[in-house]
Amino acid sequence: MKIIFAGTPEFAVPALAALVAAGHQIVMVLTQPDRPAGRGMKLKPSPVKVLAEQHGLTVFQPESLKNLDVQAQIAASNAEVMIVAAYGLIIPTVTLNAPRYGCYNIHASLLPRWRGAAPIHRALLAGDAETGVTIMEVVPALDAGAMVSCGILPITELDTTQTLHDALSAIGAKLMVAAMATLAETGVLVATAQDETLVTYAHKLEKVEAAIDWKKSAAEISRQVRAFNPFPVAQSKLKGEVCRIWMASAQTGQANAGEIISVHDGVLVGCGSDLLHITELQVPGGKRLSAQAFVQGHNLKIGDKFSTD
RNA sequence: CGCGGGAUGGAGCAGUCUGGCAGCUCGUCGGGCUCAUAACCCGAAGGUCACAGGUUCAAAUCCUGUUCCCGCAA
Repeated sequence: MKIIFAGTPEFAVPALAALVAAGHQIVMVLTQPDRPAGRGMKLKPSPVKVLAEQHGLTVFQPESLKNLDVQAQIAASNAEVMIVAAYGLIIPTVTLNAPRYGCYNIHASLLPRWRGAAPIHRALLAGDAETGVTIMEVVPALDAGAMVSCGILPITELDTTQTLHDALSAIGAKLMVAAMATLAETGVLVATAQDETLVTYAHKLEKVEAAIDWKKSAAEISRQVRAFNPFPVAQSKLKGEVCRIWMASAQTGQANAGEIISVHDGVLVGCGSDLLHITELQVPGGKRLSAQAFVQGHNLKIGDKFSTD
């Protein structure tokens, strides 16, 4: 199949790699322009661009697809189908309709639940028992297209956005390759419409949501910590310093909200209900540390407190 | 040149401001104690203080340059 692949972040990388490995002809890779990023604000290529260049694929990085010249260039690639995975730019209807077989998207949730920008984070935060990946048709309305296939992934107490992201990304790649195989063979992909009554939206994470409110339950805080790992990372104040909390679980017990009651095996902190067992944390300038190493170096004692500020 | 913190036995840190014996909490190894333990006691090994140059009687500490790590911001 002659494919246009549109994707930007790490999530899209396995899909592109799998499509290349499956022998498809990737006639164009659309990805967002290099952005200033990281320390020093140096221009940085997207992960998809890096992979595309390794395979010698044609990379196209328009700021927007509204421009008619841009649309013409994409149409000129003469692709049979377009695949979108976390591209991040609005694709105009004319471009969606250009390829003969249309346009398909990999979305990291079990649609119609969690349409939108941060489906993995929101599923984890909400305490969903499972999440997944949906392959669907791309339509002008946000993540509203009919569904071709999906893969389910249970969410465990140890999962973080990182672990779910990696697993979902791999599942998505597999499903998309399978879908393309079916399309190449039969010329059609059967799709079922989404049930509009079950729709929920996963709005983008705000940095302010990273602050821990110790009056919440330990289970909630644990989900927050894991949902915000690896980005933007849940945080609280400890001895006047910002402290990022990378990994934590809920444990039964009771103590004053924010107060440390044990530093023996991990750090136990009181919450609105039950206790938060912190196993990995970090202060500015330092690396992520196991709770044990952190306690030794920072002289953390029973009675020290995290503050919500 | 976006702003800032850091590099010190295997781990995490103090010491740097004000130059003067290489320290702390752990871990490791050996011994002891205990029905037992994440316990306790005694002892030991383990360092080119990131790298290079400079100042000095003397540098982990002051000066200059380099490399690497991290937080903010995007």
